[in-house]
Amino acid sequence: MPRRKLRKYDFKMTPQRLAIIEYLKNNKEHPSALDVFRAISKKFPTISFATVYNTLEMLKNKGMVLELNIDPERKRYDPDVSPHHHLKCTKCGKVLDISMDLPVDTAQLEKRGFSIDRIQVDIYGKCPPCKAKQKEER
Amino acid sequence: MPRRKLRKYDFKMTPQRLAIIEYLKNNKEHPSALDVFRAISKKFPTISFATVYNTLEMLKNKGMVLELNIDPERKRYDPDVSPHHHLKCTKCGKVLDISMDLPVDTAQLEKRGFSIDRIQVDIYGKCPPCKAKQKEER
DNA sequence: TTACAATCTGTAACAATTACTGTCAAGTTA
DNA sequence: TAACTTGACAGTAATTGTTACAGATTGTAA
Repeated sequence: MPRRKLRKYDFKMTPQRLAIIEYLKNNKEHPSALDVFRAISKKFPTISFATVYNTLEMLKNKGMVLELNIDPERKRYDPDVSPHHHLKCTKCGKVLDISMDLPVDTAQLEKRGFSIDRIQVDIYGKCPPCKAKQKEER
Repeated sequence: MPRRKLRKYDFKMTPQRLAIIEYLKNNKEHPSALDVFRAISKKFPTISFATVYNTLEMLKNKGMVLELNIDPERKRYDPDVSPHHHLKCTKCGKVLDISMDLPVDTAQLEKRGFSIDRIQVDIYGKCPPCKAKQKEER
């Protein structure tokens, strides 16, 4: 039983961290560190890039965000840690969520001596708007 | 270089390019540009990093190698362009091939307006040797 | 208050990659 | 053949995303 009050988080909350968490919450854009920095800068003009990186690292270690490697140019962050996949549009560069069943036989891999932490399915192609635009161009 | 060689490939063959292609052929290590540079430097001590990057870019565009994003620290290159997946060991850092059926319903995505170029399945975990080593440590 | 630890900002350092420049060799044309 | 053109080369500078570090600041507890 907690002596005083329930700790809402298991880390020290600060205005900067709160702002980053709020920004990420329900964010479907898969923002990069730069995106986060720019957004938070509006409210906290003095925030440092280091704080953004430190906070993202911390949230990743706490399992509160996922670090995506789908974009080779920069890391992207996803507040949705439930299993789903991603598509990066090779035209507009956007990263979209793809919810689709993908039965991966992890048991088979475990049997072969691997241990599995995480599976990331990255699809490269064109999003519907870009595909449509491409069609009318021809 | 003899003209025959020029016909064999649809690009100009040079000793440097040949060496890189030979190095990659049947290479299962998923080497980075630095790995390629170091290996080729033994035979061609004056080779430039730019040549390595240019050649890898060219081979990628010709569909002769795949550029992998599984390792966020550096790009890696795979001469095996047939469909297969990869596992990056979080302990030793090696990237291993995983051949496993993973039925992705691309038709469903196409129906939803996407166009699919490539699907990359990246697994993060431990390779059998590292998993075994970890066990005996405890 | 004082002490301490954690977080902050600002900036330097770093590493991977890309861009640029001048040189050279091979191929092409007159 | 000679003059021109092309493309690959080495060498290096520039760029970019990320990490590391130093000192200032904040919050908490004794």
